[in-house]
Amino acid sequence: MVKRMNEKIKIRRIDYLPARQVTFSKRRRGIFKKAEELSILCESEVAVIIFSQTGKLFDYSSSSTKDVIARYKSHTGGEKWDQITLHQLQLEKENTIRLSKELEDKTRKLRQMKGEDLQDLDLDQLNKLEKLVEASIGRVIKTKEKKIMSEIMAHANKGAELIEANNQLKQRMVMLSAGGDIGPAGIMELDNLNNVGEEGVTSESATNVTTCSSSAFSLEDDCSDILSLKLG
Amino acid sequence: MVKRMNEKIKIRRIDYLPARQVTFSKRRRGIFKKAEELSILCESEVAVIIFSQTGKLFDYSSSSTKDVIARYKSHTGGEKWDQITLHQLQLEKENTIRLSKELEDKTRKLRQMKGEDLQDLDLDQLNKLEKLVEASIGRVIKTKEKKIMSEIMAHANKGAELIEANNQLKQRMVMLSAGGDIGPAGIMELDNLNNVGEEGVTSESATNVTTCSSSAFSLEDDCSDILSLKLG
DNA sequence: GTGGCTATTGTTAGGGA
DNA sequence: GTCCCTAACAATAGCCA
Repeated sequence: MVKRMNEKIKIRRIDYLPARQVTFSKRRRGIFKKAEELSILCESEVAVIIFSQTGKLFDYSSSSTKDVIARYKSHTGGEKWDQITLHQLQLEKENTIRLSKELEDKTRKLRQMKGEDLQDLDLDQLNKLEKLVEASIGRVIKTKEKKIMSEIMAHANKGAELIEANNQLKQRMVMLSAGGDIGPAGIMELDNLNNVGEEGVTSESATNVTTCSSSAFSLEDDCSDILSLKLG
Repeated sequence: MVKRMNEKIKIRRIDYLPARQVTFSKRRRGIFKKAEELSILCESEVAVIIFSQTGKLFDYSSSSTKDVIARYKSHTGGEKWDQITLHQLQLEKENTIRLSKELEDKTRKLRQMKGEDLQDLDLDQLNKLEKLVEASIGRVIKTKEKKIMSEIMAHANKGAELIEANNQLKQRMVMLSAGGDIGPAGIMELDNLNNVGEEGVTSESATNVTTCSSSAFSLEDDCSDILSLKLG
């Protein structure tokens, strides 16, 4: 039998690893026992949570550690953390429901504007809708015409500028050719270029306006199906 | 000085309240001391949470009780509780964003269908839109005409039934008057009622069809403003 | 890591202030 | 609730298996 040194231990880190591990194990159980005794003797709720140096978890609770933690949170205002999150979640869900309803409403109205799902409308609603759509097409056509005009004007202006620029170039060419090596053939080519530019601008615009059968109305992905519907 | 009875105490509830309170106080501090010693001796993280019988909270921690609890949660999978809620919140927020975008898109398309906000569309899009609206108005008018026809038919049928019923009533009246107290005046009233009913049904429908200036297009709360827009 | 041993130290019941 | 006191008891350091 080995006696202890006649010296009480100091409460400081135990450097010798094996001794520290043993002490950890013994004292840990000691605390758990004390905790249990306290909870029984005094009818109290006790939880002890211990992490060893290596990160291992040991816990004791007279009831359930989680319950004690929950009670702890409610006593320290920690309840708020969860409740705030839950409340945010609740708000977010209500928001989602609201948005879904609005979206559904907008979707239905859009379909009706496109002439779909009309069977549930009464005569009054159909007349209102008809007026809406008529007013709409008037504005669409007006807008389109304005756009066409502005594009024509833009192209015409650009064409005029080009003609003016080319005329100036031709003049220079003539001046240079008078004392240089460029003959009449070169001037003819410039003339042709000029004419092509002038007519091309306006005729392209006009073609776009009258035919317009090319690209899809890209903003209306879910409207394009209408084009294939039978109107009968 | 009073000696203790030569009997070790049993670990059971202390019935005498003052003694229980004192024991609670002493042992509580004893546990906290042990906990601190353990944390120092073995470089471990310790938390002790105690609720007295009266619900009062006492806690010790080598660092911070909340930190230890957080660490406890992460070790017991309790992390999931918060993370699930947070994840749900995250999903809900993403959902909200998605719905908001869809709603914005639908709102914009609806406005364009109504002939508003067209300035940003190019010629191609305007032409597509024009075709959509034209197709729409065709369907709206067709639907309206069908509705009118069916209403007329319904009213006409009902009118015919009424006429038939009234004729039968008139016959009975005539038969009764032959041996009773109803004179020619009564028969005339029945005739008038008959005519009013017959014409009233069809004329009301026709009026509705041509004028239709009464109630609002209730499905289009945010479309009604269009009616007051100037088209020039 | 656990458990036993034992000398020593620490805790605490019971009492009083 | 606290602190002190003291005797009794519990916990545990150091060591081994």
